[in-house]
Amino acid sequence: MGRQPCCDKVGLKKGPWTAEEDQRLVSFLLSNGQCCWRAVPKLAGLLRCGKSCRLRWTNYLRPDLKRGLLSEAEEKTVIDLHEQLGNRWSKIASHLPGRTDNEIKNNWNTHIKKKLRKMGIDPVTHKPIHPAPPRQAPANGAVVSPEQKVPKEEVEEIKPAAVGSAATSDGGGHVDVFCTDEVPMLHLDDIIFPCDGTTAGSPESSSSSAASVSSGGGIDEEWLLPIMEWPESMYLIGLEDMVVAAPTATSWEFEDPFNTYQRIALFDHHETWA
DNA sequence: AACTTGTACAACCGCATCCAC
DNA sequence: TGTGGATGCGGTTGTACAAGT
Repeated sequence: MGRQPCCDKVGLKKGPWTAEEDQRLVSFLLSNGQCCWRAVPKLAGLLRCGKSCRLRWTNYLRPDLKRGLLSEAEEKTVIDLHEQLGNRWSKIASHLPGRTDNEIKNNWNTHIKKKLRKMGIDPVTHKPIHPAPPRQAPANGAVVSPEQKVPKEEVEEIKPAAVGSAATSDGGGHVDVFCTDEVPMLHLDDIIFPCDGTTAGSPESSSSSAASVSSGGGIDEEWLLPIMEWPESMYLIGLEDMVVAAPTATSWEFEDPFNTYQRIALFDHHETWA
C-alpha cells in the first residue's frame, strides 16, 4: 500500500500561485524561518501542500535568487559541472549562487542542449557527435552511467544533421559540423575547460566550479547562510516595511513587482548580501 | 486579425533518501 | 531492523507569451 501523495487532500489548491499567496508565504517564512514544510501551509493560512510551498519558495520567492538568463560564465560552469556530475541539477545549482536546480534544468533543456548540438557536441556525453555513432562501449573505457544513456528521441534528433553534414573530429578536439548560422563555431577547448582550478574566464566561474569541485566535491554552502540564518532585523520587518524600502534601491530589475520590492528590501536590510 | 508553432519557465508528479521511532 | 513520515530530487507537463504564416 503506497503512501498518499501530499497534494491529494481535497480542497488543496494547485496551479499558479497568486500574488496574495506569495505574500502570505513570504511573510510567514520571514517571520518564522523555515521549519517543517508540512506545517507551513496551515500556519501561513494557505490552501497548498507543504511540498508546493517549498518549491515556490526555493524556485521563486527566495530573496537571494538571481533572475534572468544565465551569463556566459554561468553557462560554462553548468556545462562543465554537467560533464562531471550528469543531471544532478541540485548539485550543479549549489555551485551557482542565486540559481536554482529547476532554473538550471530548464536552461539546460531549452538553451544549452541546443547550443551544444549546434556546435557538434553531444549534450549527454559531452563528446563530439560522430556521423554514424557505433553502439559500443566508449574507447577510453569510461563507464557510461545510466543517466547518460541517450534517449531514443535524442538519437532521432541528432541523426539527420550528423549524416547530412559530415560531422568530423580531427581527434584533437576540433569539431567541424553543421551549419551554424547563429552560434559561432568554437573549439572544444573553448567549451570544456580544464578542471585544475586555473580555468580562464570570469572569477565567478573559476572559483565556483573547477576549484570547488576539485577540492573533493565539497559544496560551497557559504552563500546559503543568509537564508538558513535570518538576521535578527529580518524577523522584525513586515511586508509593508519592505515596500516602503523599495524606492531607495536602484539596481535590481525583476518582472514581478512584488518580488522586486521584496528582494530589494531584503538586500537593503542585510548589507552582506549586496 | 486569426491561427499555428515555438519557446521559456513555473509547477506538478513520483521516486529516492533520510531519519525518528 | 523494519516501518512510515518528511523532504529532496529529477523528469515531465502545462501554460503564457512571442514569432511566424
